[in-house]
Amino acid sequence: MTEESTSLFEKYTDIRPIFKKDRDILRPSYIPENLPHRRKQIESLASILATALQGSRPSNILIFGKTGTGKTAVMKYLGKEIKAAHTTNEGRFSAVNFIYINCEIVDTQYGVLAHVGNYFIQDWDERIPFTGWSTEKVYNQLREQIDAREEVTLIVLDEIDKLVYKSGDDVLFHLTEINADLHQGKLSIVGISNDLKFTEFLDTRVRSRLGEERMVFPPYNANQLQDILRQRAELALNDDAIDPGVISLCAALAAQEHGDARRALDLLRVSAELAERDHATRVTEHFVHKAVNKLELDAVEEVVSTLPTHSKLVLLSILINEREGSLYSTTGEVYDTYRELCRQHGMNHLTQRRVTDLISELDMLGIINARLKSFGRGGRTREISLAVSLYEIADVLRQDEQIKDLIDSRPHQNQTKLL
DNA sequence: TGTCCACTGGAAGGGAGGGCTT
DNA sequence: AAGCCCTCCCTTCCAGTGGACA
Repeated sequence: MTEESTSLFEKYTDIRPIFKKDRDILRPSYIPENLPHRRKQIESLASILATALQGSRPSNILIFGKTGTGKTAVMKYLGKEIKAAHTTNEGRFSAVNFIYINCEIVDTQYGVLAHVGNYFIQDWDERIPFTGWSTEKVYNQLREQIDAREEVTLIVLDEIDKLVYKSGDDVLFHLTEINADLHQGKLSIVGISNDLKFTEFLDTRVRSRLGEERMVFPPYNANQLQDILRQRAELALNDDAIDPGVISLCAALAAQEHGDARRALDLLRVSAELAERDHATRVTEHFVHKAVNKLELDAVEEVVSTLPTHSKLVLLSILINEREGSLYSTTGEVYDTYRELCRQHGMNHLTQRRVTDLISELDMLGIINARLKSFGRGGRTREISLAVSLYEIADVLRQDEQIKDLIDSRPHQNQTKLL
């Protein structure tokens, strides 16, 4: 061995890694053995759900709370515990079927019913197809499956408001009524939402049945967030790998945003990843500040890059109008630019009605600000401006080959280096 | 006070695409 | 193969609207 090769390896082996093995522990989706500052919520939910282990139907529950207040984590934790209680005490407790559905992903009547039905069907050939059956047939299949065993089935509908806004409350009506048709099986529903108002859109019968029990998860304060971060950091990071101020900074930043534990964990994880990438030996506050920017950028990039082509063109239109000096554009102006872009690109353009919807979607995604404003005789329209830096959006749009050509070849008078 | 503008946003429905059933 | 269902994306139609202006 030469002196050179020894020092070459030393350079790498001497670095004390920041992460222990499993970095997923710092992800919000990881469910730890115990959830700090949620004991009260866990106890009261457990007292309601424990009924299921005795074979009776627990009340339906609605859980409210802002993002990152632990609603999902607590329900998943309880699901794990309730299954464990049955397995370790077989004979004493009845089995409970625990089905978790994220309604942001599964957001149609059919989808929810098929998902629940398929929980019970092991044989791939007999599964309910993701399309093709009538909703009634799926419902009947599901009812048979639930009634085939003398067990309680718990369905957790996370982000239930998304389901209601998108597909109405028919599926909730059927699911909350199903017990009347069951002979031995029983069904309870737990709805999770960060939107207190969604129940206003429910049929009164559904509202009262669904909200037999209600619970609100309060936001975490900065101290509580620190406890959460400390617990995870101990599991995921090596001792001495973080500066003392890092955890309190992550917690303080997340506490500013309504006490969002998800945000706090993301900040800590990304800070550690950035430090690791920099071959630093410790995570310092410097990396936390970098993480704030990175998280913002990543969020924009993820949203913009996955937009469909026409939405990207609408966004590009807004961007072009803004680049050309207007502080904001109206729907009509955006539509004109958009049509021009479609023409240049040899594409068919959508109707203004459709573009109105695309603009609303971009607004909801937080990429643009669209404020309804009346100009008196000038009419009533949206005042539209970018919510994110023009440069950032242009960079992401450039990654799309089709759009890139449009940006680069656009024969506009003021074509500048801005894009 | 009524008019009028430039839309907004709800409703209905078409059609393509996925898949099942007979 | 024909008939059906469901979802998604879109168009067409149209009543409704906030507020400047005559």
